[in-house]
Amino acid sequence: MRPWGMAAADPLLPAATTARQPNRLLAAIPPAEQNRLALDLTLVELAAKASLYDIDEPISHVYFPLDCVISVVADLDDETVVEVATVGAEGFAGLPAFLGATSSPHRAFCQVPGQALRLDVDVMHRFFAGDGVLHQLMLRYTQAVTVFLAQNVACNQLHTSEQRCARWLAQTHDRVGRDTFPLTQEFLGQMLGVRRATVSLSAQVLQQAGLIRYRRGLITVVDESGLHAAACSCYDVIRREFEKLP
Amino acid sequence: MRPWGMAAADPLLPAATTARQPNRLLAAIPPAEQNRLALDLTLVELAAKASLYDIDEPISHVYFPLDCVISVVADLDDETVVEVATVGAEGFAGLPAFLGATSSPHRAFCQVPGQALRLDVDVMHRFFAGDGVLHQLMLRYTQAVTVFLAQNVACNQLHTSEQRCARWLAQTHDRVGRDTFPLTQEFLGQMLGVRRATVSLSAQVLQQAGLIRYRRGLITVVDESGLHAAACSCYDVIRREFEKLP
DNA sequence: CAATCTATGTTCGACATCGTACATAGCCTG
DNA sequence: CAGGCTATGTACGATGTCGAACATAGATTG
Repeated sequence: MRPWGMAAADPLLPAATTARQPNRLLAAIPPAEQNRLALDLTLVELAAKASLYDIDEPISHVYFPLDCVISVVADLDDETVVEVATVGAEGFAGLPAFLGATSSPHRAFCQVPGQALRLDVDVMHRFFAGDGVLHQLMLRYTQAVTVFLAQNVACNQLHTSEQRCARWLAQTHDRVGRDTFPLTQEFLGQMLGVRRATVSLSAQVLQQAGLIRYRRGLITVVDESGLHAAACSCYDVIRREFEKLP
Repeated sequence: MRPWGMAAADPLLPAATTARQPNRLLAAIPPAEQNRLALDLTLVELAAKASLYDIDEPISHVYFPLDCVISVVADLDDETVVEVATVGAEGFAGLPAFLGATSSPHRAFCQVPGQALRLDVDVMHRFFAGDGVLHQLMLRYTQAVTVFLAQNVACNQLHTSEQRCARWLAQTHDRVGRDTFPLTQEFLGQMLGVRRATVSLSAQVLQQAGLIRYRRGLITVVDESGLHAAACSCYDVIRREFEKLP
């Protein structure tokens, strides 16, 4: 229903009570497992641009976003950037560490500031020795991420910057759960791997179609379903995959 | 050293002895675990274009390639195709099933014909209940695949068709372990998500530079390191990631 | 050997995006 | 409220790729 939307607060997870929404992975595990894990989770406040892990640097923690959004990006040789994935309350950041790697050629940072629950990587691996429900959920989530990645591969090759722009806005809109959120065209250009001028043109088309409104770093989604229609089918493919998650 | 290259034959895995090389995941697990698994593995011959699983159809088996190469592709609305990943003897096909999904919005088929060891998905999950070494290896491999996917996302957005063409040829060259292999420009165009005419131009540049030779569906890599130089840095990023695997 | 596929070469205008540059205008701060 | 910073609008030619079409030539088959 609401793959990246808000969910009801879960009183069973003490550390999560101060955020506007729980992490959906953590909310889905049995109370006993929640309690066992709660002591090892640290509630952290992530500021915009805060780094979670850097290219080829050790990954020390995984993060379960509560109300923040994380971007995973590739820095190419010529210092251009492309976003390869995003993470919200539906999942966790630190896939490489979960999957047994110690580092990755990509980096993750906070895109939309907010709270997250942090878990030490070594603690996580000890925790999984018992092989509980969370482990299964994280595997299942990993699958959704691979679909997300694969769809991005196809999308970047075949769809116009305007379609991809609309999709990015629609997905972020789903994630933040508000119609208005801060976003500069410069930043969006970096995420999409296109020039700011290209974003400017796409954004104007979307605005003139009455789908969005914006002014100086603040964007508002006016017509959600219109935005979905303006986006490529990748929006639906990805959404469906995430809706399959428990 | 040889992330996608040949490896010495492994006599411990009976079912694999008829192929020119073993599957590297299976070769890396302890003999006891190998023996326990061997009974459930079926040696299959995969013809070119053979389907391993279809879009949104149940995935019944995972495949451990011996000397074949598998393509995972996305079919977009307008019946265009893009390859999102490839799988060789270094890994396995059927990631969605391994990660707990029953189907996926992408499909997998045999690109280079050859042998593979097939494992029933239910049997696999029962086998993993004991949580052995193979499970860990497959997780670790999953990580490499996510890096592969992520790099493809960036690459498709930022690099020229000529660079991507060179990278695809270099990677396939590594995989098949021979300098000459069958490949039409039409097929390569589909994998890269570009027109055949575009491949034709790229291929000519590479040929005139003395890096490759080809004639009617048969391509030969002449200058391997030259081809690496003509490819984008994505080649190295991905190679390094796969070299980290056990 | 002739007929027929099928893979490759090549061309045309069209179009999206690039790289670069400069202009405008909203917002913050002194 | 004046100055400056930063986000956005817009313009230019250059370039890569597209879509479509037609030509050529290697391979296969009767």
